[in-house]
Amino acid sequence: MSTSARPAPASTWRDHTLATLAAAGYRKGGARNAVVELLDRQTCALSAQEIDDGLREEGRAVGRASVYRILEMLTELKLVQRIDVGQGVARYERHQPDGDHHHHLVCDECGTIAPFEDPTLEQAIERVSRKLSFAVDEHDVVLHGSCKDCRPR
Amino acid sequence: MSTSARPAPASTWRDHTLATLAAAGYRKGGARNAVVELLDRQTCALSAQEIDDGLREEGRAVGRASVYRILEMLTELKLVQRIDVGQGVARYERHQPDGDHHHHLVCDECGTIAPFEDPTLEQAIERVSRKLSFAVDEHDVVLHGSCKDCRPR
DNA sequence: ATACGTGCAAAGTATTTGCAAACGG
DNA sequence: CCGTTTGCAAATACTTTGCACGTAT
Repeated sequence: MSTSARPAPASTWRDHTLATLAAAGYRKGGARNAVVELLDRQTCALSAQEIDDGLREEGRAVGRASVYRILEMLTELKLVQRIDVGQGVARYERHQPDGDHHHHLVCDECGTIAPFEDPTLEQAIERVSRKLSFAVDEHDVVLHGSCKDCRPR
Repeated sequence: MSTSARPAPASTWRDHTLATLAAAGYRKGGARNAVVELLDRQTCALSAQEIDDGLREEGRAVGRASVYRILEMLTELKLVQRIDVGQGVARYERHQPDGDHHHHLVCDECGTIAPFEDPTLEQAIERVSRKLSFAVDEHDVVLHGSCKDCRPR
């Protein structure tokens, strides 16, 4: 909002997130930064476990509890979206204030998760959201089925 | 399909379910019947815990394990739909082969869950489903927000 | 009579919480 | 230095599994 008039480069989310955290009065923290950086690089939702593992692999291990605490905080601040894809595991991904919004396809056989997007669907959701008595501020669509590999025909 | 030309009465699901179970070679079972009957009476999704409690209240208690086993079986046969609404609890409701399909509104403050339906949304989902490489056979839309009680203004 | 269905209790996972040590401001 | 952030370990919550008994066929 304050930098310039042209659209910011790719890592806006990371910056926005760190700025929001600072604005909310949180101190900087190594574990938190590591989680934010990792989420910033993802293209789809990760489970807490996967985040923990990912950080460990890159030599920046953090306590599992911290991962959960950080994800909760980020979810609270609407910086990440928590998604329940129906396998008893919560997944998390960057929450885009606008644009680049996608939903999830779940293969119930092998557990694969794939993102997809569709403007028409998005519109339909916005339309119905406005008609409801709830104040809707997030939505999530999950399509269950079988992926190509699991159902060749 | 075989009874008559006019729309069947309310408890089609119960009948369809029992018939399907029988056709699949399952024996009759008290616990299973109790769960089916209870689900048949619901208007929205219940958690395993709630089902267990409900049955206990009406004096027809069953083992918790049985509840889970039965729900798994029914889900497998596509007789119930499992829904993850994002609170670490799975919820289950009748799966309507057609018609009467609804989705869920979740109040993230008080945890209330309310159903809603919207034909346009339904259409948008069907349309996008056909365009994907997955064979989609179920879908679920969850809208998160605050209910009237939690956000008066 | 035989095998499936059920209930209990124990085991497993995912997630949360309590507390002391580490660290940023 | 002070209070937040972090990590560990224990606790909790939900769901699954093992096994013996009940029940439908």
